[in-house]
Amino acid sequence: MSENLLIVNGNELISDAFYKTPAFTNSEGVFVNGVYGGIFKLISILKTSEYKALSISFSEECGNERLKPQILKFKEIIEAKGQGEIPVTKELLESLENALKDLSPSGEVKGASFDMTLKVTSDLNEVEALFETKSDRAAFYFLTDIGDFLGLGISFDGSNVTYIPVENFITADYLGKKLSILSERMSLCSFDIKESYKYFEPSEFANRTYGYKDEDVSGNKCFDVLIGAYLINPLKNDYEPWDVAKEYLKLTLPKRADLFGKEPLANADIKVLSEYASKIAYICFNAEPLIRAKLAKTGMERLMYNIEMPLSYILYSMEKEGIIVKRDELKAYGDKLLVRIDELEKAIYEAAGIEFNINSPKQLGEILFEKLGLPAEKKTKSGYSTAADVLEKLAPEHKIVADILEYRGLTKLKSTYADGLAAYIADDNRIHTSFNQTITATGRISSTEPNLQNIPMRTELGRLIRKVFVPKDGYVFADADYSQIELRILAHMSEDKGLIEAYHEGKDIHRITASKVFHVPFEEVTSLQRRNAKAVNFGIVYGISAFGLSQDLSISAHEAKEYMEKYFETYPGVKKYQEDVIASTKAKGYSETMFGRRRPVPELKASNFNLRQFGERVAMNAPIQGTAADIMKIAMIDVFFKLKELSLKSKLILQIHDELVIETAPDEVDTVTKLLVEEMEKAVTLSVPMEVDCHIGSDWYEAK
DNA sequence: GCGATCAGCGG
DNA sequence: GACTCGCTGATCGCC
Repeated sequence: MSENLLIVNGNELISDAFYKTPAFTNSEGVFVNGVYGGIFKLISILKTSEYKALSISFSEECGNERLKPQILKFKEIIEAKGQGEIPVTKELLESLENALKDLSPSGEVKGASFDMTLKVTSDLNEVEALFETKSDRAAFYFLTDIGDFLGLGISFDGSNVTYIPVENFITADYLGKKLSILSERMSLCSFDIKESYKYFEPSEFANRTYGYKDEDVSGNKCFDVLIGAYLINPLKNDYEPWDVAKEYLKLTLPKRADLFGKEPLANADIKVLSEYASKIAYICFNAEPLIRAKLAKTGMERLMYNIEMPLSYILYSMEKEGIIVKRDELKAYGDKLLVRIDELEKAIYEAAGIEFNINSPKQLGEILFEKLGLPAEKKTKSGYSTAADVLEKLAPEHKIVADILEYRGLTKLKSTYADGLAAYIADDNRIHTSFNQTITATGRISSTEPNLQNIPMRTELGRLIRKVFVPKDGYVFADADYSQIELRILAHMSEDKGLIEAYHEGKDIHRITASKVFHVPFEEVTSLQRRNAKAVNFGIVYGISAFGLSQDLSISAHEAKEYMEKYFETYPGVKKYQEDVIASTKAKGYSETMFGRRRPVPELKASNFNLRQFGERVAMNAPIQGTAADIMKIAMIDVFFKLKELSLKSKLILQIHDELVIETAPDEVDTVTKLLVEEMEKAVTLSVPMEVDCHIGSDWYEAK
């Protein structure tokens, strides 16, 4: 018997594999190369030998902080199979192989392949018959190219895939309608499903008139593989179908760019197109159950089914509505800037005694610090820093500096906003941004092409750009924003008595904080004290360091540290909360929002000090930012479907993190204002009141 | 034509 | 390995 027993030192096995296997993380961002390599070796030994039983021992010692969690993970996996001598059975081998799959290496696993039969058809009878297929679910991929729908890949069983080109009477509308009808009797799955809503409206949204519901989970609903994969690993950027295939199915799919390059898809061979679309449908069908299971296991079902999926439909609707931008006024604004830019340009050349490219930090640095001999303070990788904070300190030294700063500000407005936005105004005089749901690590939405979430606000001249954003004729904007949502969430999550009380007093929170931190009566707080308190509040919310705060306030790191310490003396609950949250994040490997959204923080276990500090700030910050994002998403769902329930003409068109903009019909102003404030405030109940401010205006400048 | 670098906007 | 992040625009060196 003893000759048939394989005795393994678990620590050595994993340690050995750890150093031999290139480092990679699993889908949750946790390093698992050692576990992977170890199990791989174990399987190959067991398969090529006659051992009848297996015994693995572990010792407590392990000094390597990166290695230790991997040994523990391996121990966990092994102990789930049994204690002491574990019989080597077929089941054991299978479960080890499954464990290997779960670890999701970045490399490929042998043996996996497409098991797909592809059929291409344009025959109406065949297509009609196809949509009568009996199944409880289907996966599809609507192949698009610059807004044109080229064809549909669809599968009802995960092995037979049909590709239907959009041609003749089989139009995109027709196929979309077929999908809509199909969604009444089965769950449909796709990748980046928002892109198919132009033609396809899932029945659960077509008829929906209620907002967010806690208990609504799952059922026969649409499922987006991309969003699911993002929730499980929000750190990965640019999820392509290819990545999901590799991560969940160990399959290799050529990237879109590799297949088609930059050629328009319409020019591509039908065979290549059909294979590409069909493979994505195949991937979706087969990855869906794995992703659903993982979401269930990680407690993110509500997030997926009740928040993100309805949200993707809403984001589509907002993109489609768009926002009117007055072309001529934007042009006039740009021309006005140009006059002053030209003046400044001349003045700068004269002061420098030479014409050069002011927009080139390299040339500007040479002029300022070499030709004019100004004191160079900070350096960048490739030369002098000419950043605004550096120049501001130099302003008294030479009159050219102020002009450069003004020039910078104006050219920024001109190029990014005046000219930049103009390029996106469509034929309907509206800008249709893209809201991206699967980019940020914390759960926030992002906006691109153009980014409408960073329209100037802080300076008056910049802010004026908002005047060109207008509602349609006769309508107005209703603009509602949460007042200090992150700080309120911090108060709630930290349960800090002082902070909670401060919010119940309903007075200026930064002033209260300053009063407490600097031990002065509320009325006697100076504007500088208030500004400092506000900066600390801000820093806490955005997870910046004492160093970052010192940069922000232009004070020494020492002073900044003192402010932070005073802040923590004032709100000890916040300090305690942050310590607890770092500890639990370190233990779990991820941080969590109130709604269970996760953010892996592998940096917390790093040996590099800076990296670990970064991890700590992320761990403190992600639950706050992420919870704010969750709450806003819930509010959007509530608001959107409330508008629909009441059959209002007013439309939700923008989201800027803590702010919503509704293009509002004149006869609906009162209803919409009340609805916005109510739904946003009641999206969640915290131990502090939620406060929403709503303004009405005939343009975005006025409404804000 | 492309990617790296610097700069600056918002929440 | 730096100090928030995501986005965009201008420049510049590289192929």
